[in-house]
Amino acid sequence: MQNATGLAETYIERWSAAADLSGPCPVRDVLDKIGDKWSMLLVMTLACGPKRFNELHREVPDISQKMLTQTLRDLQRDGLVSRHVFDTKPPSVEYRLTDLGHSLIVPFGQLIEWANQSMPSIAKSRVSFDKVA
Amino acid sequence: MQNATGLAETYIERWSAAADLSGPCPVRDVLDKIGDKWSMLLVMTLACGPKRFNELHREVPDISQKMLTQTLRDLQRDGLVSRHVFDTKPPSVEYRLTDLGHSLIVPFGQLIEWANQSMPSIAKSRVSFDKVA
DNA sequence: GCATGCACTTACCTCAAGGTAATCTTCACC
DNA sequence: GGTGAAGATTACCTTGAGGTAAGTGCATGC
Repeated sequence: MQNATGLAETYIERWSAAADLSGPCPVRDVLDKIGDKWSMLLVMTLACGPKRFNELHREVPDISQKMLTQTLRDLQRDGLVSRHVFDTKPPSVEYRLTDLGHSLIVPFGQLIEWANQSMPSIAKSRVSFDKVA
Repeated sequence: MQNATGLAETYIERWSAAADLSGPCPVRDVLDKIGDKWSMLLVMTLACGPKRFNELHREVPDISQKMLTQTLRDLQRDGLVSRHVFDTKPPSVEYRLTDLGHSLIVPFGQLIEWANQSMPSIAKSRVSFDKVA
């Protein structure tokens, strides 16, 4: 395995190639997704198994119905989540991660890991930075 | 190494533990950072080596001066980037990734990799989704 | 016959991220 | 003395993500 600098160069190369200095960039595109307020929370919640609409709403209490509907539709549009309607009475709807959705969990997990590990350093850095300013 | 579902459960466990159902969550915190429009672009640009202010501006042409200053200050506050003023005439300022900043490159790189690999599937999914709707 | 749960949709409003453009200071060059 | 580059800061404005609240259609339970 390469060291961090080597990796960085590889990635920045691909980034540049992808960005191509203008035009739509797949990375920016994905960042927009994962950067929004709810997508990743829902993906992580669905990672444990399929869930119904109101089940999701109960497990993520601070999301509004509107945002739940909207985020699920976006995730479905991107093929990360699939929607299954069961013709029961009343009809119930189940959401589950697709294979593509599952495949996001590993790289995204790395980032969570990084976040958890780095939080103390970041917090410390902020305190000392704010003290000076 | 565990499979994706196993990993998912591990991560969602930690996510929940960290989020604690309310209060500031380190993951949300980090997502806010990497989710913004410029932070990660700058980190990846700096990954290749230290850069001066206007050098960065030239390499990332579509960022405004205001956002460049602001994003750099935020990155500095979080300890991902360090700022070095050289007392030349005119004084020049160099920005470079800290060790913490470098450590972000690996997990973030995984995500870029995922994005690049998944882009075709996502694009296809969007087309067929939009066709129906 | 009324309330309640499910799975949404719609209209309206707010707030903050980010863009634009002007301004500042110091130095060097011509 | 005027121009231009470096490294910003400031005021103003626009846009859109997301919140709030209400309504919808259907079915079961009391």
